[in-house]
Amino acid sequence: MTPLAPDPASLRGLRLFSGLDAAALAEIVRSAHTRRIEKGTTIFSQGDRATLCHALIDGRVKIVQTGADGQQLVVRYIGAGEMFGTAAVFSGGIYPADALAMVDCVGVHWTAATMGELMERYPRIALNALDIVGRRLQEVQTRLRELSTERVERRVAHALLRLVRQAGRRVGNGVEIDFPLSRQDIAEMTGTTLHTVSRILSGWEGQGIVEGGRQQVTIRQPHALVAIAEDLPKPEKLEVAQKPEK
Amino acid sequence: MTPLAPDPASLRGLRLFSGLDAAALAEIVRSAHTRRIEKGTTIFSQGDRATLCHALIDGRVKIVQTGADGQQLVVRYIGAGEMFGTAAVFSGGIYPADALAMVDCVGVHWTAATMGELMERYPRIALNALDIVGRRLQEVQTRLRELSTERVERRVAHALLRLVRQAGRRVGNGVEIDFPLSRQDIAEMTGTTLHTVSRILSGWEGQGIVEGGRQQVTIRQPHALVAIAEDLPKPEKLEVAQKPEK
DNA sequence: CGTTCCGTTTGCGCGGGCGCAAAGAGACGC
DNA sequence: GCGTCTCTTTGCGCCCGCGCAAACGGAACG
Repeated sequence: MTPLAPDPASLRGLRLFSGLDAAALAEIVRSAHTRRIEKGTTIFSQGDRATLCHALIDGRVKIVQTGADGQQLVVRYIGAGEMFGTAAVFSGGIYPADALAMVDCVGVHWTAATMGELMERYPRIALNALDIVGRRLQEVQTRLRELSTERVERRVAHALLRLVRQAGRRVGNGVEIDFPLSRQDIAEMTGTTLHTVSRILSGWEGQGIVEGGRQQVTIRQPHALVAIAEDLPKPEKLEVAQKPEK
Repeated sequence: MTPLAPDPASLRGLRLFSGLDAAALAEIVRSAHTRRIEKGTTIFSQGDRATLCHALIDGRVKIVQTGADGQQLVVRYIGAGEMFGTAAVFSGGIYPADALAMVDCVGVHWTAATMGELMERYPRIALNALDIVGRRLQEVQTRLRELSTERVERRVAHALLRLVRQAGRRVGNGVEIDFPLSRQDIAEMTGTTLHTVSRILSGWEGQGIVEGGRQQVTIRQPHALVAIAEDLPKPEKLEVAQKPEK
């Protein structure tokens, strides 16, 4: 295995380069820099000049925004095949958040200048980037609406479902999030405190919906979580007589 | 005046087309469709197929996202010279929100196919679009953090300051928001209720910071609002003796 | 000029979830 | 094996801000 040599196959998988011909891909591969990134590394920091476009070949990266008085927001988790820090390069030139390697990663990057040239030469890349950034915008807007209008419990359910979708791994008794995820992290994704998250997960664990661990969550009944997220009228598991609905 | 004929001058002002030569601009103008939009008109609806890229020449448009059970979020207000609905065209093809004309407007639009061709031909347009969408992404992420970590009062202050920046008009006794803006609208921008917004504004009015009216807000002391937004230790106006700081 | 309607203000009571505090429980190093 | 450190759980009390309800007031319309 040659993790430090740019691998055309893994780059071909990036949405940013979909629809390009072999010649273009070859050029892209030539101009890419690949490197291992150790767990815990800060890949870039909020406020830095955005000089590099990053993509993740393997691992998991957390994007965190910090406010003036230290409050933190988990903007998103990046998985294999996703770009990060690229939007900043082309709008403002300052990274708006920190990027942290949650596990050992393999990353690849291009300089801003190189990527700019590539986009000028292959407009398709710019269009792909627009697609990707546009989707993230929609996703963040949806989170904004959830945060505005939903209670904490529903927001946590939504957040977990989103994580399952993008980082879920089937295991014997359900689906687990495949990277270390603390209660604090979940709190920073949903705009609440780790205490409240802990209470909610404990509650769900009592109902057999999830199973918690240290920096670990396994979802045993995804459908029950969906019901909570969508605020459906509880499936009523093995309960005593129905309580009169108010 | 010829409001219904595409006006090269006003299109030249659009950030989307900055950096293009005269020939390109001419082509862009030729392919544009201009129209008047009456106050109250729904320009597009959430869920519609995104077939048009819009820009606003004059007026004010509200972008509103609606949740499953009717909860609404004001995503942003569009002013003259801004694009809207364009990100959706290139990512997913479905408008993620409604666009409403708050006042009589003059708008211009291109079909998705036309804009796609323009971007292929003039990559600069795609890069400009990436810039614009990236900045909006950053702005929305910042709002997300504010909503996660700040109290209602600070959020309302931030929202008003943002409005002043993009739609403020100097008047005798301060700066006013130059389009009809209800308490409900402010509530939907900040994730609270119109009641709470009304209470907060009443409080500020008592301190002479703002002046309210029907669908109207005037900021008399922007600096005081900044102090609230940044959570600074109150300038202490004409008060009795200092209360002991806790 | 009166009526209607819509946006706004204000009071009151409650409750979700935060703040604080302390204990429990794995993981890790020596 | 033991101590330490970090993450997690849980209890308790309080307060911000919501829900509900009612009244107010200006604008628009006939």
